[in-house]
Amino acid sequence: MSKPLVSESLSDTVRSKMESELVAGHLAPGTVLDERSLAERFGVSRTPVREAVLHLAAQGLLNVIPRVGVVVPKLGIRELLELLEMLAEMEGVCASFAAKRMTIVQRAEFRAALKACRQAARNGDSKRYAGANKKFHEIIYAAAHNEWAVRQVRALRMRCAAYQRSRFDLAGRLDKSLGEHERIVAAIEAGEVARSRLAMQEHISIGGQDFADLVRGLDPNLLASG
Amino acid sequence: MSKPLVSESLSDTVRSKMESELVAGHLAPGTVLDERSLAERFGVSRTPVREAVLHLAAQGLLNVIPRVGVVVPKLGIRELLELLEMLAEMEGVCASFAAKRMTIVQRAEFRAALKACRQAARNGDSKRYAGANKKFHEIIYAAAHNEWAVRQVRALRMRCAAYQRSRFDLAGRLDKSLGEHERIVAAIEAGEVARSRLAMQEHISIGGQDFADLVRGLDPNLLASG
DNA sequence: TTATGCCTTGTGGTATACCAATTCTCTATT
DNA sequence: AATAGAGAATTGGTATACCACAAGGCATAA
Repeated sequence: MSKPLVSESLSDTVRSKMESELVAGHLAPGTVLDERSLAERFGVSRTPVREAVLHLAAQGLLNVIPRVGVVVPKLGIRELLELLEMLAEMEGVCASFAAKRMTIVQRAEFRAALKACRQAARNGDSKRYAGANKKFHEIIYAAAHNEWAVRQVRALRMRCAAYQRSRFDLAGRLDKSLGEHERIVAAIEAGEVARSRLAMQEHISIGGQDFADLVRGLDPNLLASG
Repeated sequence: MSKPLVSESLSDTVRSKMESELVAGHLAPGTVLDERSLAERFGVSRTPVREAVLHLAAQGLLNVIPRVGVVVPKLGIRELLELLEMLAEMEGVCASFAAKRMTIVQRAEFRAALKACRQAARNGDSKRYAGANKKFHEIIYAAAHNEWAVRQVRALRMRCAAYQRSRFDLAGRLDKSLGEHERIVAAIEAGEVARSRLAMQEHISIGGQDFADLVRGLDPNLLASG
């Protein structure tokens, strides 16, 4: 949990920088890099870069192809659907765990986060809502009290970050999201495991028209051609 | 799926060898290794060994500690519980996916696998049952049609392999497991998503007396002291 | 004009050498 | 005998050099 007092290794530094660029949207899917350029860019040798790349590749965030380079993998629509389906399930699992194990103090934080969501939604402030939303979900992760579940859901979020930025910019999304948050809070506070899971699952999952909107809003170049 | 025609890299070779040793039970939790010895043992230089170790560390199967060595991490009881809980959830997710998407031919294979389980259980052949059991679950993974879910559940199984070998050696386990399999097949073939998930979850999860038995049967040295 | 084969170029894969930091041990002192 | 301290030994971290191999440009022949 706590950051090591000794300076983290260069590999870790490079890895987190690349992670940031990945989720921020620079290094878009389809980009091909090479280790030497990366090494030069980060001011280190190839070794730490390679280790960072290998680590990210192990998580599926990068794809290293011999004699070609390291590429940011593109997802086909089918793969994207699978990923989002998985994410919804995992978030549902976390919510169900939270329903079983949320502490008193976490419950207070939870209510506060919900209140922040309400205010942001009332003002139509999508940027502020995004922040409150993140806080909301972070509390659920903490309340899940299961390190592996949380780690996995974070990895999944990173994995599909490039494909679902700015979900809150569409009209009506804020109020819809808020309503779902209210349902989630009710279920978790009642300790109803199954209902918590379902509410979260529906909150995260993208079905029907929503998915069509998502795909339409995507840069076609982000999708795999094959 | 298909093996690459070009010979796989030394890193991959070393990695799969170490994975095998990990799940087979050599390299027990608590063991500390060092990269140089491993390199010598596998007849390669430190680099491929290091890359293999890093990859495994990214999956949580190893823990590399600066100036100490790479250690096979021990799990505390709490962590072990979290891991098994997570595994049960993930298997449940896969089962629910399978209930939605199992194909006709997979359904036939599924029934055949169940039949094999029945025969092995009737003969009390725990070794044979273990094989049939593996086949049974593999079919569900395939029927889930979700690459990420399957990959994750495999990783979890590897992660806790050292702590739950020979679950079928206890008296009555075979029949109990078979009964659960029957329920799972019924649920999946009926396409009942929620029931499939629940049946699988209960099949995998270890509760109450079962967990006590598991812990009692463990080598205390496998558990983290701290 | 088109197709084919060679060759240059650049990639990741591997080996090795060196470094800094921690651990362990042995000794000297109390 | 116990303890503290210094130094030796060993660890992972990093840099660098070299290698095999495939992609792609380019010349040449049909």
